Amino acid sequence: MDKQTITIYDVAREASVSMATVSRVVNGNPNVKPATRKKVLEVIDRLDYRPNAVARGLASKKTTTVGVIIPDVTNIYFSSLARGIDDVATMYKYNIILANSDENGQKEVQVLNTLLAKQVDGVIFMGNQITDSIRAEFTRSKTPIVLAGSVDPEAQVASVNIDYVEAIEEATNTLIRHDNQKIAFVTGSLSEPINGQYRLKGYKKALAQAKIAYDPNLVFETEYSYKAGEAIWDRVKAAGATAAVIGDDELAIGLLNGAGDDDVNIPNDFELITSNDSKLTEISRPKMSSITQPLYDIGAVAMRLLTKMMNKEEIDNQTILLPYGIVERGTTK
Amino acid sequence: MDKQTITIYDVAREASVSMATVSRVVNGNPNVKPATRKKVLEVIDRLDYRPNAVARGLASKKTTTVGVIIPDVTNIYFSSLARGIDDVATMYKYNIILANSDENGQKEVQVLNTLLAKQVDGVIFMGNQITDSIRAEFTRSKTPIVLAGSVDPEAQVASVNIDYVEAIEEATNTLIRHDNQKIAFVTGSLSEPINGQYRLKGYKKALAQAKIAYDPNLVFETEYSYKAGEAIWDRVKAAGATAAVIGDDELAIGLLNGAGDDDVNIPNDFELITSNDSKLTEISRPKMSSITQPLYDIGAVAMRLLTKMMNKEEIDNQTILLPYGIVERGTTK
DNA sequence: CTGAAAGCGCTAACAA
DNA sequence: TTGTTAGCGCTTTCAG
Repeated sequence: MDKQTITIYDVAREASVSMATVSRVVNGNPNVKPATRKKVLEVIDRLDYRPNAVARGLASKKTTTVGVIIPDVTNIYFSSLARGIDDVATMYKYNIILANSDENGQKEVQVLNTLLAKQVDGVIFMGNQITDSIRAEFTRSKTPIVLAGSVDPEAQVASVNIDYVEAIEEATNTLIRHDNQKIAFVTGSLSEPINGQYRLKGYKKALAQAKIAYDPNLVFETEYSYKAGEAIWDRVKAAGATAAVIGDDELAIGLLNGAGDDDVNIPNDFELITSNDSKLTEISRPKMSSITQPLYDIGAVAMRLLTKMMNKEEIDNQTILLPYGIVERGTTK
Repeated sequence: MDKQTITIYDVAREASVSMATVSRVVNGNPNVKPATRKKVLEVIDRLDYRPNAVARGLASKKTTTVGVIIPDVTNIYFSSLARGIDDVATMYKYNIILANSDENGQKEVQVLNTLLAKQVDGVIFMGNQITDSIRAEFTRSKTPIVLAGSVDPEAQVASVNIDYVEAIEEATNTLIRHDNQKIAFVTGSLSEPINGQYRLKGYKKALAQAKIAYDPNLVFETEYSYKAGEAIWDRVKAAGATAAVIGDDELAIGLLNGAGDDDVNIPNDFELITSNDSKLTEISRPKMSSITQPLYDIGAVAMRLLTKMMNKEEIDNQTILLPYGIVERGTTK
């Protein structure tokens, strides 16, 4: 009934060697005489033997799999990171256990624990909020963890990001240079550090430098979704803003279309600049001006960093900032 | 040095019971006296014991993880399916090992093999082409496999889909009803059964029924990408088409914008209808008319079916077709 | 260069 | 209701 698995033991018998030797050739241990290796390989091939990774994991205490916690695969920002993660994971022979968390603190803790129970060798965490409970799990666990595209204000855990303060500052500056005085800042919850601490700071810095008074009424907190963007247009308009810096591409395109459907001329009457430069920015009409950031690379570098940590290599810098830029496309003058 | 793991053995000792008993309470086996259970639970809590899933997997020959092979997480069609898969997987206490295949036959085989080596309890495969080599692996393996949003013309392996023939036929009919005579059919490679066999058949059926001659020059094969859509507009226009049925949303929006940027009035001068009803269809301006299909549910149902197979339950129908529809939004008259 | 043997942490008969 | 005892398939000393 059971799929009669053929084991290392079968191979050993057939090849008239010990299982230790078979193990050695399977693992590329050089201490095997070429002739022996050849013989074993031949039997492995003939028997179609496939090593059982679970047994291997138990014996070696390494599973060559890493856990990836993602708010939502369906969000292009995160899936772009995930792609980078998976590609370098594959490159280093790791597999990925992917788990959606919905940015839900409780689910994050739960998911992290099942990943640790599965003995993943490392974890990549994406999420805008490092809650106390998830932080507690992080510190308790000895498993290496890296944040990708997610900041930890305490800088306790390793992370790969861009400089959100500077990036938003520069984006805001662009809008100021275009003679906008009332610039809306629309993004997710300010209780998320990336918004409330980093982006907001950049926004304020730019205003201050231009001697524009900061007006809380121009700050909008909402969800990262297309619908939310469409919905919030009326309020942004009512606030008298002539431009907006937005923290998420779907949100930004929602706002763009909200304005467009309201017969506002973009960019002449209203300018927008978004944050993530995902492929959506090229899809909208007009195309979205944006902060550019290497999404794929953020994921890739995070995974690379994690491989080093799993390898117990010395890490010179736990917090990696990748370069960003600004592209002006159709939503800015 | 090693994170001194605390094992079932430690718990047994501390609670003065046998490891078998601990195992029982951990696994919710009812044959444990309440008092004993309580005592064990207390120790588990005090010692912060976490069962090792790898050891459990080796002993029980079940890993409670399933492999998911996806062409590209970054593609909204597939990530929508993946979301459905992950949600019901979580519901049934399974984890997902996610692997990108790039629709590359060789990589698919490779990835499938490493998933099987990791002893996944089942596999969900997404991909438009069941190559002979991947089919060979499918048949060789005793592990249950379900296709999600991907057809197997041989109907050998279980799958969850919509009826692509009928759906495209109906989409084409819609365009015919709007008085279009020259309707382009633009999609991915015709060597993929979903295109060359199913969708093309639906397209031809609709034409035949309307007594419109089939013209191969109106059939366009390209990549599933935004860029490809933009690029192919000139050829579609040159062919004299007044409308198009498109097999992928990104591709469709590329075509839409290609036409729009060429000052073609949509939908008055050119109509489009796409296939997947992903959230992109609401983002474009005008919004895309589309075949509707329950992407999330396709993934969810596929995973549900897989749980039944892993459970060795009797399956009445290996091939599940979910309902589809047609929504006319802004790209059709 | 190769083999013997002791686990890795847990499940699952089988007894008691 | 509980304990004993074999393994699951492989890695890894330790000898030789």
